[in-house]
Amino acid sequence: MFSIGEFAGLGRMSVRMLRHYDAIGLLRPAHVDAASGYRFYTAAQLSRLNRIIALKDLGFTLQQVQVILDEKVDVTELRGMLRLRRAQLAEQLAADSTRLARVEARLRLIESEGHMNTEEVVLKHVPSIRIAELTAVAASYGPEDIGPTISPLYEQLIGRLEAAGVKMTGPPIAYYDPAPGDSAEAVTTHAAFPVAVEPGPDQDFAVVDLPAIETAATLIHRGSMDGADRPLQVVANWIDENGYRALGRGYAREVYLEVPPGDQANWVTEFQVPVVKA
Amino acid sequence: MFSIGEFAGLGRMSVRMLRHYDAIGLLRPAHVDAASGYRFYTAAQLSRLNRIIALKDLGFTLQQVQVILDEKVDVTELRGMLRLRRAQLAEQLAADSTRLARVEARLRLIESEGHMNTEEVVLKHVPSIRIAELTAVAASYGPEDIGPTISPLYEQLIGRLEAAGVKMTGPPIAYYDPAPGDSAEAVTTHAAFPVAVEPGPDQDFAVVDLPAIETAATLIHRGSMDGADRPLQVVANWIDENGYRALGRGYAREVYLEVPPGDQANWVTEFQVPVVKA
DNA sequence: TTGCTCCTCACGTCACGTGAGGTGGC
DNA sequence: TTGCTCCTCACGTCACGTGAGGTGGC
Repeated sequence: MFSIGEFAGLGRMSVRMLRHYDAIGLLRPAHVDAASGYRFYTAAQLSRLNRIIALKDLGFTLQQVQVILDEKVDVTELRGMLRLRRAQLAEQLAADSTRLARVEARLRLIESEGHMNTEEVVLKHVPSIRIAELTAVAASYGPEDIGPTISPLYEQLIGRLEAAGVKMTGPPIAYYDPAPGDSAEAVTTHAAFPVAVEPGPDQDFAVVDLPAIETAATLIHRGSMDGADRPLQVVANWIDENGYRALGRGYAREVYLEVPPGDQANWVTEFQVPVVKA
Repeated sequence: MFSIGEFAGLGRMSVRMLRHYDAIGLLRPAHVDAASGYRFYTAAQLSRLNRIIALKDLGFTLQQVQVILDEKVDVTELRGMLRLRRAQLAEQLAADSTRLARVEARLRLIESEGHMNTEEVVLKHVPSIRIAELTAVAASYGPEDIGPTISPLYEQLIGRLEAAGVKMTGPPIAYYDPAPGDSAEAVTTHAAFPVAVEPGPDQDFAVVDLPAIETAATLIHRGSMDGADRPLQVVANWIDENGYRALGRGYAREVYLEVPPGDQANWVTEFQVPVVKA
């Protein structure tokens, strides 16, 4: 018979842990003194304690340990639990090594630039959404060509939607495709609003379902779209540094979160670039 | 201005999380309606939210995120935090991959043997300890040779310790070395008790400090020492399966936790085999 | 009127660590 | 008498999830 302190020493546990295991019924002392409440353990109980430690080391919760030790799970169930644990551990390893890669990318950045960057790129899932849109071809993906192309599209689109009595259910969205034809630079520019109507024959705008973006590298941009180059560059660097690859030729989807009239300086835009792990 | 629900959608957060961030002062809404308590956020706040998400993704706690964002930690401090995080992540990756290896060893065992084993091998650190001991050479490490060699040693040792008025401060310990001389099989057998005295010239026993075992694979054995082969085999298998290597020629240190008089069937012994990662 | 969104408590999670306040035997 | 070990509460940890119970505008 060992006192709780001695037993804790033999099992390399804290006294508190042994009391805890007593409280949850995982390891009851072999004897408890009725008068003092002192707990006493036998050497033979060390093997149960070791089983507990071994299962805990595999990453099982105390509840699971208890079930495994007491309710006699059969071999099949135990195998299932082990496989689940294996899958969880593999997943966590993957997540942590991604995290580690991100931390290292940050460190490289801080070493090379000597300061911390303020913009933050974040990965998001973007769900699919129904939109009404008008399109036109711009000479290039540069803001100097996009702006003059897309502005009139939005004016027209707003007019037509109002005429048709269609409500816009969210902020304006823009996205881009390579334009068919000679120029490798030209892009098809889509000006869109989320809507909740069905496509119909009499509409003077297209109603389509924008596909979801499984994983998008996103960045919030504050200011005029003339300064869109820099945030796009930041996203591109991030994608590179963190071991991802841009999809769809790197065109960003744009969500105009805030477009107060007048000065574009107060605009707030989210860029969304579809990516996959490289 | 977005309601909390809209803002949560844009930032892919739960409403609860935004309320939590408000409560801890990490992200206060731009405006709170005095009458209703409704929270309102601006699009511009999305960039702070993204910074929060990005730092959380690196594995920082919300407290750390808050310090980084608000108290303007300088570059040196931030670099220090990132390096610490990197070290922590590396450590956790190592620990988890060890865990994963153990789970896989278990699965292999269950697949090959079709049942779960009941003995549990556990890694422990064994601290150094002062002992009084007597030694003798046994013909081999087998229990049939050890038993007759070590029993008389303990009888003598107990007598001599009592005669010298030296108290035993713990359970008996036995350990083994290869014996010098012709036989490759012969082992020096040490019968020992923990004591708290200094070595002296007039002692008819040796007082030495047993070194710590950095990492020991341990197993509790219940029953006669004649059946010691099996637990030792179990430990040896575990060491193999889990990617460790036995040190000191695989001799186990033995701690006799419970040695009731009479039948050895009720003995409880701990085997401790020093190991290192292979 | 029914839904929908928002609000404020406040408990629950997991495995203990850490006092606080007190007792019994050497 | 002083230390030492043991005891029982009970709060704190971390980042929210999840009701409970209630309100205001379409």
